[in-house]
Amino acid sequence: MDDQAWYKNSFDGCPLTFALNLIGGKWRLPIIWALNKNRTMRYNELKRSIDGITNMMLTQSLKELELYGIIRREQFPEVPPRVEYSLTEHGEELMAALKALAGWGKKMKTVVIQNNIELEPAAGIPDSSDS
Amino acid sequence: MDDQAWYKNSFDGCPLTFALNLIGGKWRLPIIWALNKNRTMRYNELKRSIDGITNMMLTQSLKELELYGIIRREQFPEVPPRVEYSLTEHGEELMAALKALAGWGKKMKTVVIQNNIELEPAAGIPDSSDS
DNA sequence: CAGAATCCGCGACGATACTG
DNA sequence: CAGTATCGTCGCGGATTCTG
Repeated sequence: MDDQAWYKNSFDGCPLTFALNLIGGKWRLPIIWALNKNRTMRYNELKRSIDGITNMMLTQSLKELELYGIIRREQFPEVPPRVEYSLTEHGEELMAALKALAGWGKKMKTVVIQNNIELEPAAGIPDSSDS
Repeated sequence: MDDQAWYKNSFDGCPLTFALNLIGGKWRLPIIWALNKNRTMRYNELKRSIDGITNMMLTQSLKELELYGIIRREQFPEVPPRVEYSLTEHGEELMAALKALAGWGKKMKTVVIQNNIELEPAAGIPDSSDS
Protein backbone atom coordinates (compact mmCIF):
# COMPACT_ATOMS: atom_id res chain seq x y z
CA MET A 1 0.00 0.00 0.00
CA ASP A 2 1.21 3.46 -0.74
CA ASP A 3 -0.94 5.01 1.96
CA GLN A 4 -2.30 3.90 5.30
CA ALA A 5 -4.59 0.93 5.69
CA TRP A 6 -8.08 1.85 4.58
CA TYR A 7 -9.69 1.67 8.00
CA LYS A 8 -7.35 4.21 9.53
CA ASN A 9 -8.92 7.00 7.57
CA SER A 10 -11.95 5.57 5.88
CA PHE A 11 -14.00 8.68 5.42
CA ASP A 12 -11.62 10.19 7.90
CA GLY A 13 -14.01 9.93 10.77
CA CYS A 14 -17.36 8.76 9.58
CA PRO A 15 -18.01 5.79 11.84
CA LEU A 16 -20.94 4.78 9.71
CA THR A 17 -18.87 4.26 6.62
CA PHE A 18 -16.38 2.47 8.77
CA ALA A 19 -19.05 0.12 10.07
CA LEU A 20 -20.30 -0.57 6.59
CA ASN A 21 -16.81 -1.35 5.47
CA LEU A 22 -16.53 -3.89 8.23
CA ILE A 23 -19.68 -5.74 7.25
CA GLY A 24 -19.41 -5.06 3.54
CA GLY A 25 -18.54 -7.61 0.93
CA LYS A 26 -20.74 -10.34 -0.34
CA TRP A 27 -20.36 -13.01 2.31
CA ARG A 28 -19.71 -11.34 5.64
CA LEU A 29 -23.32 -10.79 6.54
CA PRO A 30 -24.39 -14.32 5.63
CA ILE A 31 -21.60 -15.60 7.85
CA ILE A 32 -22.53 -13.33 10.73
CA TRP A 33 -26.16 -14.23 10.31
CA ALA A 34 -25.46 -17.95 10.36
CA LEU A 35 -23.27 -17.66 13.43
CA ASN A 36 -25.94 -15.65 15.15
CA LYS A 37 -28.47 -18.40 14.65
CA ASN A 38 -26.31 -21.39 15.41
CA ARG A 39 -24.09 -19.75 18.04
CA THR A 40 -21.04 -21.80 17.06
CA MET A 41 -20.18 -23.54 13.83
CA ARG A 42 -17.32 -25.45 12.26
CA TYR A 43 -15.75 -24.48 8.99
CA ASN A 44 -17.48 -27.00 6.76
CA GLU A 45 -20.68 -26.50 8.62
CA LEU A 46 -20.58 -22.86 7.64
CA LYS A 47 -19.68 -23.76 4.13
CA ARG A 48 -22.66 -26.07 3.82
CA SER A 49 -24.99 -23.58 5.40
CA ILE A 50 -24.03 -20.68 3.15
CA ASP A 51 -25.14 -21.53 -0.32
CA GLY A 52 -22.69 -20.85 -3.09
CA ILE A 53 -19.67 -19.77 -1.07
CA THR A 54 -16.28 -21.12 -2.05
CA ASN A 55 -13.48 -22.14 0.25
CA MET A 56 -11.52 -19.13 -0.74
CA MET A 57 -14.22 -16.60 0.00
CA LEU A 58 -15.21 -18.34 3.22
CA THR A 59 -11.65 -18.47 4.49
CA GLN A 60 -10.96 -14.90 3.51
CA SER A 61 -14.16 -13.53 5.01
CA LEU A 62 -13.64 -15.46 8.22
CA LYS A 63 -10.12 -14.13 8.58
CA GLU A 64 -11.24 -10.58 8.02
CA LEU A 65 -14.14 -10.85 10.44
CA GLU A 66 -11.81 -12.32 13.02
CA LEU A 67 -9.31 -9.56 12.46
CA TYR A 68 -12.07 -7.02 12.96
CA GLY A 69 -13.06 -8.63 16.22
CA ILE A 70 -16.51 -9.56 15.04
CA ILE A 71 -16.12 -13.32 15.19
CA ARG A 72 -14.02 -15.64 17.31
CA ARG A 73 -11.97 -18.55 16.01
CA GLU A 74 -11.11 -21.54 18.19
CA GLN A 75 -8.78 -24.19 16.88
CA PHE A 76 -8.56 -27.57 18.57
CA PRO A 77 -5.29 -29.49 18.12
CA GLU A 78 -6.85 -32.79 17.20
CA VAL A 79 -5.99 -35.30 14.53
CA PRO A 80 -8.80 -34.38 12.21
CA PRO A 81 -8.48 -30.63 12.56
CA ARG A 82 -11.42 -28.94 14.18
CA VAL A 83 -12.07 -25.21 14.12
CA GLU A 84 -15.07 -23.51 15.58
CA TYR A 85 -16.35 -20.03 14.87
CA SER A 86 -18.71 -17.90 16.88
CA LEU A 87 -19.70 -14.28 17.32
CA THR A 88 -17.82 -12.10 19.76
CA GLU A 89 -19.57 -9.59 21.97
CA HIS A 90 -18.97 -7.01 19.28
CA GLY A 91 -20.61 -9.32 16.83
CA GLU A 92 -23.65 -9.63 19.05
CA GLU A 93 -23.86 -5.89 19.44
CA LEU A 94 -23.68 -5.56 15.71
CA MET A 95 -26.69 -7.83 15.36
CA ALA A 96 -28.75 -5.42 17.43
CA ALA A 97 -27.91 -2.51 15.18
CA LEU A 98 -28.54 -4.60 12.11
CA LYS A 99 -31.98 -5.55 13.28
CA ALA A 100 -33.05 -1.93 13.31
CA LEU A 101 -31.82 -1.59 9.78
CA ALA A 102 -33.57 -4.78 8.81
CA GLY A 103 -36.81 -3.42 10.19
CA TRP A 104 -36.44 -0.39 8.00
CA GLY A 105 -35.61 -2.60 5.03
CA LYS A 106 -38.74 -4.62 5.57
CA LYS A 107 -40.87 -1.53 5.33
CA MET A 108 -38.93 -0.22 2.38
CA LYS A 109 -39.35 -3.31 0.32
CA THR A 110 -43.01 -2.51 -0.10
CA VAL A 111 -42.35 1.14 -0.79
CA VAL A 112 -39.67 0.48 -3.34
CA ILE A 113 -41.68 -2.01 -5.27
CA GLN A 114 -44.60 0.36 -5.43
CA ASN A 115 -42.45 3.30 -6.42
CA ASN A 116 -40.93 1.18 -9.09
CA ILE A 117 -44.29 0.35 -10.49
CA GLU A 118 -45.04 4.02 -10.81
CA LEU A 119 -41.69 5.29 -11.96
CA GLU A 120 -40.39 2.21 -13.63
CA PRO A 121 -39.71 3.53 -17.13
CA ALA A 122 -37.04 5.80 -15.72
CA ALA A 123 -35.33 3.09 -13.71
CA GLY A 124 -31.69 2.48 -14.30
CA ILE A 125 -32.16 -1.24 -14.58
CA PRO A 126 -32.55 -1.91 -18.25
CA ASP A 127 -34.13 -5.03 -19.58
CA SER A 128 -32.04 -6.71 -22.20
CA SER A 129 -33.96 -9.92 -22.65
CA ASP A 130 -37.44 -10.66 -23.81
CA SER A 131 -37.91 -14.12 -22.33
CA MET B 1 -31.84 -8.13 -16.77
CA ASP B 2 -32.67 -11.71 -17.60
CA ASP B 3 -34.62 -12.18 -14.38
CA GLN B 4 -36.71 -9.94 -12.18
CA ALA B 5 -35.41 -6.67 -10.82
CA TRP B 6 -32.88 -7.33 -8.10
CA TYR B 7 -34.94 -5.93 -5.28
CA LYS B 8 -37.85 -8.21 -5.87
CA ASN B 9 -35.93 -11.19 -4.61
CA SER B 10 -32.71 -9.84 -3.17
CA PHE B 11 -31.84 -12.55 -0.70
CA ASP B 12 -35.37 -13.69 -1.24
CA GLY B 13 -36.59 -12.16 1.96
CA CYS B 14 -33.68 -10.87 3.96
CA PRO B 15 -34.74 -7.30 4.65
CA LEU B 16 -31.29 -6.48 5.89
CA THR B 17 -29.61 -7.24 2.62
CA PHE B 18 -32.38 -5.37 0.96
CA ALA B 19 -31.74 -2.32 3.12
CA LEU B 20 -28.04 -2.47 2.44
CA ASN B 21 -28.70 -2.65 -1.25
CA LEU B 22 -30.74 0.51 -0.99
CA ILE B 23 -28.03 2.48 0.71
CA GLY B 24 -25.11 0.72 -0.96
CA GLY B 25 -22.90 2.21 -3.58
CA LYS B 26 -20.24 4.76 -2.99
CA TRP B 27 -22.19 7.99 -2.90
CA ARG B 28 -25.65 7.29 -1.56
CA LEU B 29 -24.73 7.64 2.08
CA PRO B 30 -22.80 10.87 1.59
CA ILE B 31 -25.84 12.25 -0.21
CA ILE B 32 -28.23 11.12 2.50
CA TRP B 33 -25.91 12.45 5.14
CA ALA B 34 -25.65 15.85 3.48
CA LEU B 35 -29.40 16.11 3.04
CA ASN B 36 -29.90 15.18 6.65
CA LYS B 37 -27.73 18.04 7.79
CA ASN B 38 -28.92 20.72 5.40
CA ARG B 39 -32.55 19.56 5.11
CA THR B 40 -32.85 20.70 1.50
CA MET B 41 -30.21 21.25 -1.14
CA ARG B 42 -29.92 22.08 -4.79
CA TYR B 43 -28.09 19.98 -7.28
CA ASN B 44 -24.89 21.94 -7.50
CA GLU B 45 -24.99 22.59 -3.82
CA LEU B 46 -24.88 18.86 -3.28
CA LYS B 47 -22.15 18.52 -5.81
CA ARG B 48 -20.00 21.09 -4.06
CA SER B 49 -20.67 19.62 -0.66
CA ILE B 50 -19.74 16.07 -1.62
CA ASP B 51 -16.09 16.04 -2.40
CA GLY B 52 -15.04 14.16 -5.48
CA ILE B 53 -18.42 13.22 -6.88
CA THR B 54 -19.01 13.63 -10.60
CA ASN B 55 -22.15 14.77 -12.32
CA MET B 56 -22.79 11.29 -13.53
CA MET B 57 -22.58 9.63 -10.16
CA LEU B 58 -24.55 12.37 -8.45
CA THR B 59 -27.33 12.28 -10.99
CA GLN B 60 -27.48 8.53 -10.96
CA SER B 61 -27.45 8.23 -7.19
CA LEU B 62 -30.10 10.91 -6.80
CA LYS B 63 -32.37 9.16 -9.24
CA GLU B 64 -31.99 5.85 -7.50
CA LEU B 65 -32.57 7.31 -4.07
CA GLU B 66 -35.65 9.06 -5.35
CA LEU B 67 -36.90 5.87 -6.93
CA TYR B 68 -36.42 4.11 -3.63
CA GLY B 69 -38.43 6.75 -1.82
CA ILE B 70 -35.54 7.86 0.34
CA ILE B 71 -35.20 11.35 -1.03
CA ARG B 72 -37.62 13.81 -2.59
CA ARG B 73 -37.00 15.82 -5.72
CA GLU B 74 -38.73 19.11 -6.38
CA GLN B 75 -38.31 20.82 -9.68
CA PHE B 76 -39.22 24.47 -10.14
CA PRO B 77 -40.10 25.57 -13.65
CA GLU B 78 -37.96 28.66 -13.69
CA VAL B 79 -35.68 30.06 -16.32
CA PRO B 80 -32.46 29.00 -14.71
CA PRO B 81 -33.61 25.51 -13.74
CA ARG B 82 -33.80 24.92 -10.05
CA VAL B 83 -34.10 21.51 -8.43
CA GLU B 84 -34.17 20.86 -4.74
CA TYR B 85 -33.59 17.61 -2.94
CA SER B 86 -34.52 16.59 0.58
CA LEU B 87 -35.06 13.48 2.67
CA THR B 88 -38.44 11.83 2.77
CA GLU B 89 -39.90 10.43 5.96
CA HIS B 90 -38.38 7.11 5.03
CA GLY B 91 -35.07 8.81 4.69
CA GLU B 92 -35.39 10.27 8.16
CA GLU B 93 -36.27 6.90 9.59
CA LEU B 94 -33.25 5.47 7.89
CA MET B 95 -31.06 8.00 9.64
CA ALA B 96 -32.20 6.68 12.99
CA ALA B 97 -31.22 3.14 12.13
CA LEU B 98 -27.94 4.31 10.71
CA LYS B 99 -27.05 6.14 13.87
CA ALA B 100 -27.12 2.92 15.83
CA LEU B 101 -24.80 1.37 13.31
CA ALA B 102 -22.58 4.41 13.44
CA GLY B 103 -22.34 4.08 17.19
CA TRP B 104 -21.16 0.53 16.80
CA GLY B 105 -18.70 1.61 14.13
CA LYS B 106 -17.24 4.22 16.41
CA LYS B 107 -16.49 1.61 19.03
CA MET B 108 -15.17 -0.81 16.45
CA LYS B 109 -12.67 1.58 14.99
CA THR B 110 -10.60 1.32 18.12
CA VAL B 111 -10.95 -2.42 18.29
CA VAL B 112 -10.01 -2.99 14.69
CA ILE B 113 -6.95 -0.83 14.82
CA GLN B 114 -5.71 -2.62 17.89
CA ASN B 115 -6.40 -6.04 16.44
CA ASN B 116 -4.55 -5.03 13.34
CA ILE B 117 -1.51 -4.04 15.28
CA GLU B 118 -1.39 -7.48 16.78
CA LEU B 119 -2.33 -9.57 13.78
CA GLU B 120 -1.11 -7.33 11.06
CA PRO B 121 1.20 -9.68 9.14
CA ALA B 122 -1.76 -11.86 8.31
CA ALA B 123 -3.91 -9.03 7.03
CA GLY B 124 -5.36 -9.36 3.58
CA ILE B 125 -4.01 -6.03 2.47
CA PRO B 126 -0.79 -6.87 0.68
CA ASP B 127 1.99 -4.46 0.02
CA SER B 128 3.03 -4.51 -3.59
CA SER B 129 4.46 -1.06 -3.93
CA ASP B 130 7.99 -2.06 -4.91
CA SER B 131 7.41 -5.06 -7.14
C1' DC C 1 -27.94 25.01 -13.95
C1' DA C 2 -28.88 20.30 -14.12
C1' DG C 3 -28.10 16.73 -16.23
C1' DA C 4 -26.93 12.52 -20.21
C1' DA C 5 -23.85 9.39 -22.95
C1' DT C 6 -19.67 6.78 -23.67
C1' DC C 7 -15.33 4.55 -22.75
C1' DC C 8 -12.35 2.18 -19.63
C1' DG C 9 -9.55 0.71 -15.38
C1' DC C 10 -9.45 -1.78 -11.31
C1' DG C 11 -10.70 -4.48 -7.53
C1' DA C 12 -13.99 -7.68 -5.71
C1' DC C 13 -15.39 -12.02 -6.60
C1' DG C 14 -15.61 -16.84 -8.94
C1' DA C 15 -13.48 -21.22 -10.68
C1' DT C 16 -10.23 -24.40 -10.17
C1' DA C 17 -6.73 -26.60 -8.55
C1' DC C 18 -3.45 -28.14 -4.51
C1' DT C 19 -2.01 -29.11 0.81
C1' DG C 20 -1.04 -30.41 6.00
C1' DC D 1 -11.23 -31.33 7.77
C1' DA D 2 -9.73 -26.86 7.05
C1' DG D 3 -7.66 -24.40 4.53
C1' DT D 4 -4.04 -21.94 0.14
C1' DA D 5 -2.70 -20.32 -4.33
C1' DT D 6 -3.43 -18.72 -8.96
C1' DC D 7 -5.90 -17.06 -12.63
C1' DG D 8 -9.90 -15.09 -15.06
C1' DT D 9 -14.21 -12.52 -15.15
C1' DC D 10 -17.38 -8.87 -14.39
C1' DG D 11 -19.44 -4.71 -13.07
C1' DC D 12 -19.04 -0.55 -10.30
C1' DG D 13 -17.50 3.65 -10.55
C1' DG D 14 -14.03 7.39 -12.68
C1' DA D 15 -12.95 10.47 -16.56
C1' DT D 16 -14.47 12.87 -20.16
C1' DT D 17 -17.53 14.99 -23.31
C1' DC D 18 -22.02 16.76 -24.78
C1' DT D 19 -26.97 19.05 -24.12
C1' DG D 20 -31.68 21.53 -23.03
